Amino acid sequence: MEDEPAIADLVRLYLTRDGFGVHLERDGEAGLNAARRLRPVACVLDIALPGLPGTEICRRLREAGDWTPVIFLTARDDEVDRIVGLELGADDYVTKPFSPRELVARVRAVLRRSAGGPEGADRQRVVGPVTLDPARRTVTAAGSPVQLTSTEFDLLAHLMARPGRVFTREELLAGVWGYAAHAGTRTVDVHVAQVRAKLGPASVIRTHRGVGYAVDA
Amino acid sequence: MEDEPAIADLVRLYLTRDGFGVHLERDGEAGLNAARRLRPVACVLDIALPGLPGTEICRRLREAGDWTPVIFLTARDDEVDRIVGLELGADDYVTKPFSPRELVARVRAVLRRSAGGPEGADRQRVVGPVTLDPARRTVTAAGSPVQLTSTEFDLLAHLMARPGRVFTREELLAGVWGYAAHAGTRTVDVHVAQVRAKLGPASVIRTHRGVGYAVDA
DNA sequence: GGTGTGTGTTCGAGTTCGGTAAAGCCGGGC
DNA sequence: GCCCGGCTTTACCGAACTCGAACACACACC
Repeated sequence: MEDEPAIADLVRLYLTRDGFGVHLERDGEAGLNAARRLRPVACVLDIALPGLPGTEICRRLREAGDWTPVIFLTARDDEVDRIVGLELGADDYVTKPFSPRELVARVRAVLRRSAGGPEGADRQRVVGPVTLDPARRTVTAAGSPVQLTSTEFDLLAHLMARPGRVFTREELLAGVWGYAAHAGTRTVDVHVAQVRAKLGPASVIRTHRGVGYAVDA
Repeated sequence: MEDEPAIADLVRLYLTRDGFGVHLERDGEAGLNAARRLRPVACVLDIALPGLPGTEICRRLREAGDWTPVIFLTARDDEVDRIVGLELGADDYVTKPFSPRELVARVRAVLRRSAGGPEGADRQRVVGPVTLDPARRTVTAAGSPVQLTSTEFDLLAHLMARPGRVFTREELLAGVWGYAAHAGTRTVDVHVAQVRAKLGPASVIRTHRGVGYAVDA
């Protein structure tokens, strides 16, 4: 649940990309009803929502014996103490501005915890001669290891998460850099070039003129 | 055992939901008696309790040869409580504010551990020239023994539990220190430096700039 | 071939990040 | 009490990285 459309869309995009089904509500009351009706595996709630504040939604769910994991989005650090656990029974929180990646990671962590299971294996991704391991943050091209910087790695990981899918520069900026990024879109080009150079002849990133970038499916 | 009703109820609800039978006491003396009478599989103790502090309950149980797993609830940032608790033979602790789910996870983990569970936690770990023995809490580098402090050992053990896997500072703070906090401190860096210095040229800890640390796979 | 839009590449200033030394803090032992 | 060892915090500096401007190049359309 989230009232700012831009953020909401981004969050949805990310969670969807990671295999979660996402239902979105912009209003507190509607959100509470949806949570009750749909019985989701987890809720992501903005603290400030029109209609009914997120905290209140959480409280009511708990009151009704609903222990669906809840993750809060909050703009302020000082709200945090109140949120987690004690009064409300929330499971985690993320402060704005946040990277969508971080949110996804926390959703996963919360689900893992509530499932009590061992760590879910971040799966290795392979495209042509290039392999990428998210947990180890390693990349190999044609068998040899490749040293990428943090941003370069995230960029490649993002592209390789959905081989064949074309990402616009804006999407990449939002996804890799975070929605609060102030970088210009040409920054993406520069980093793509850098990754290509490091991958050498094995480069799998293809330009879609006038649109963006993708890795070969 | 917990004196604040709101927190106590929350904890009970969560544990119950996860299939644990829960007996609740609000007072230290009563708690100690209950623990002796009921012989629970585990105790969750608030440090601050009316009547008898949680630390004292733990101490007395241990004194009487009772090694029931104990998990402490401590006030935030209260380093004193943490140390005392662990020295008294506690098995784990959770700092307020905590996520109820986290508490449940820790209870499960403690039980798993005390059951001598399937965790390969006690197996010796070898990475390059470095070996680490969790049971003996010893480390050798290139054949010679290395003296590590308790924190340093835990840190290295944590990293070596999954060679190659990159841990963020936040993950390490949570896993090694038990802080549920969202980082913002250099503590991890300093300890990493310390471990590196002691391991000498055999140092296997690699920095992943902008991410965290890992040991070479 | 000319032109214009979009992309590749280079490069340096500015910033961020991590290593390190040193000081503060706290508890335990003497 | 005092000192001592270990943990945490702070401050500084060098190294690594980022980002955007500037220019070169490629492609598409005329």
